[in-house]
Amino acid sequence: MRLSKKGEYALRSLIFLGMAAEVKRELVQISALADREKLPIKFLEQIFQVLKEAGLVESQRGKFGGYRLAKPAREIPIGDVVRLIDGPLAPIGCVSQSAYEKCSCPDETHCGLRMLMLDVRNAIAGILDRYTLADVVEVTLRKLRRSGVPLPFSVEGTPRLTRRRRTRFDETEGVLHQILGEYSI
Amino acid sequence: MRLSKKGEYALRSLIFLGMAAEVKRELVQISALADREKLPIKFLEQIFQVLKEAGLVESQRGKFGGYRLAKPAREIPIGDVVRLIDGPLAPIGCVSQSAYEKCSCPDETHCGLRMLMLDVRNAIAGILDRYTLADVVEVTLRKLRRSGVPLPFSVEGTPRLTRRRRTRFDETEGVLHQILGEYSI
DNA sequence: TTAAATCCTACTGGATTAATAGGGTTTAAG
DNA sequence: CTTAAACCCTATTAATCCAGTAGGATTTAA
Repeated sequence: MRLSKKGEYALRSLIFLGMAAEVKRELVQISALADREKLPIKFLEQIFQVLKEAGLVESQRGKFGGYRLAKPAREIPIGDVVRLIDGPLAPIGCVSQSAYEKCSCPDETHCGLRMLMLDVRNAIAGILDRYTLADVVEVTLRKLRRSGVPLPFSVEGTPRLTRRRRTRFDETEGVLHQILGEYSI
Repeated sequence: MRLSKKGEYALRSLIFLGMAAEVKRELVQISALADREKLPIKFLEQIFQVLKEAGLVESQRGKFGGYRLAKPAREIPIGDVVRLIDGPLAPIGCVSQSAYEKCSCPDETHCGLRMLMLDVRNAIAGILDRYTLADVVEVTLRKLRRSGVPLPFSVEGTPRLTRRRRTRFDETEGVLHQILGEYSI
């Protein structure tokens, strides 16, 4: 059930670009990204080519060039990125929506395993297709601000937010929902 | 996010053993399993050795030997099987409960990606650790009976359906929950 | 004694992963 | 016009994993 390094790096990169956009930074260089996130630079280059071809980022060539998001972070569901880099979300082909593949089992319609894996697929997709890059960026920024850590780009001193009383943990909805729900009502 | 073939075969095998137990069939041979589920026999042998070593099945050697579940299907969470064969459920090491691994990212506590993947991990584990082999067997049997398909092992006494143990989490929806929630046979 | 089953160890071809390598092309600035 | 800094492109690779295959050794019921 693993996300590949490539997928992880792609997501980390996009989050970084999303944060850059949030503070009005025009372009981000691969070298800066590799440096800050400690990722292999040549590997990143390859990944960005895939992201670019998929229309998720756009580039400015030449000196002082770099990358930026090709569209608002709100319009980039995480699921799209994961599918792009790592393929279908479904644990097995016979429950994949984006890339269905017939199972080798004799009777697919009565297969309990398939039902179970369908639930798993839906649970995964329910999260990754629901949250967008903007959500993850927002969560990251909130966490940073809350603990008074300066943002990667900005020079401005962000006042540390006072922590409000902790809301009861919602077991069914998840961490992101919790964090995003704290301020927006 | 894939389940390996090995994992799939292991689960299919265990489900088969579970169904066998349900109709009081003592032993199941690998050859029979391979035949019915169309799985490579030598590969299955290897898998069963792992399952045996893990205490999930027990064997009877010699002619007319075979395998059976080593404990009630109710006591075998699917998550255990998947972890045994395919490793941690978590998409990335830094959110794994069973095999945590430090991430390469500079600041784990403020990592939005990690929060997201934690939600994914919990969603997966929420399903796979909640449902047991007995649930999957039951779902399969119900579906088979409902469409009038004869069970794999010729007709013996009609086994009774055991009602599923209630859990506290009723909000989670999904196929299995739906099917198990119906009380008509 | 034999047939049918599990048990055990080794091997293998192919794919995937996670990079590295080495240049080519474009652009801003001096 | 030159140069440095960036992206662009293709190839290669070491290691690991995947999905089996192979070949027997051992155990047991009839």
